Amino acid sequence: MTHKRIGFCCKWLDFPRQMDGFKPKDEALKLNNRTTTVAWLNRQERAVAEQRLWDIMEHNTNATLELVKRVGTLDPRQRMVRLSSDMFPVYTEPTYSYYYQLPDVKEAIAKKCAAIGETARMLDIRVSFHPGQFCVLASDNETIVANSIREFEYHTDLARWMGYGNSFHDHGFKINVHISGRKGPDGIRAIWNQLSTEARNLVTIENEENSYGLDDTLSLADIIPTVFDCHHHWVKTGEYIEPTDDKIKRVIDSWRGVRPTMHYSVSSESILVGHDNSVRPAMTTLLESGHKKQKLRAHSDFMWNTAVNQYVAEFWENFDIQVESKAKNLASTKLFQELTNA
DNA sequence: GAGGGTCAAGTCCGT
DNA sequence: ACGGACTTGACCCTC
Repeated sequence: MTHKRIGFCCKWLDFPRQMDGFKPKDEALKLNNRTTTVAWLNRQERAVAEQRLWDIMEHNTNATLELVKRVGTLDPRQRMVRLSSDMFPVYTEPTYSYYYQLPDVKEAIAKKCAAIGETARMLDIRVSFHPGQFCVLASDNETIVANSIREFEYHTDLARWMGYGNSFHDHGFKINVHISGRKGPDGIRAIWNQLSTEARNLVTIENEENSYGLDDTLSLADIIPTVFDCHHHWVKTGEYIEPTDDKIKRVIDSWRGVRPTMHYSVSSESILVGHDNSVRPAMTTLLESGHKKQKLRAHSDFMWNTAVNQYVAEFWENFDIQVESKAKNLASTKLFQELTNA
């Protein structure tokens, strides 16, 4: 995992209209996950619920494998993808977690996940996970912490089945979370020993827009690498931090020789209607003209601002760039073409 | 097919 | 207090 990459997150789109959801006949459904809800499962007979979980498990593992194969057809510098967290719905939900412990089910998913990991390594694809907003390891509520550890270990189970986690961020793999909880960095340290070895090998922490910024994530650099999110940093501080800044050097160091990943998103084009796309959005100016910080957080469809693209390009030498945008691979491919003049 | 209601879970900001 | 944003909107049901 040494050369530079630009990747995307969680879903494969064939057309921009699919940003608003897929239609029943869309081919891309074969590359994307299905899901279900606890409420729906609860309304069914147990056999029906179990059958649905089995069907979704088969669909999602197949879809993830197909997604990885598809990413493998891209330029080597585009072979990076974040995998969706909802591979196995309700895995950590107390009523249904038993299902995934059934021997037949466990054996099937272990085999399916192994194939996904082997294929990703064979095709030289950098993969990762990003647990959602409910994974709050540093919460001040011990029940939430316990649930969050379970949620994190679910992602670790997936990674382990896929063949990752035996050493520090092997193959560049990461399971990235926010600090989120009110206990902050100390809360992360407090639960460190409750995480499995593989979890400790794979966790990364991302700077946030509101509570915990780069200084906070870097305070954990002795145990956890920082995923630098330039949009979060901009929303929090208004700064386009320089790639040569000492903090960025410390981010790189926190990865201990593994090539770092950064996140790239930009304010939604629907919020900044009419904004000059060759000029970087300026926080002070935007706030003075009545924009709200919270609205500026929202992600764009595409990486529409060439000036910010050029700014991010300066990081590419040292960072793989994970694009977070509504248009998914369509946006990351367009950015890739822009930065490589392809 | 379109449209509206529903969905396991945390935290913050703005009103 | 509550909706919306983040995260990753999708699915069920009715018409």
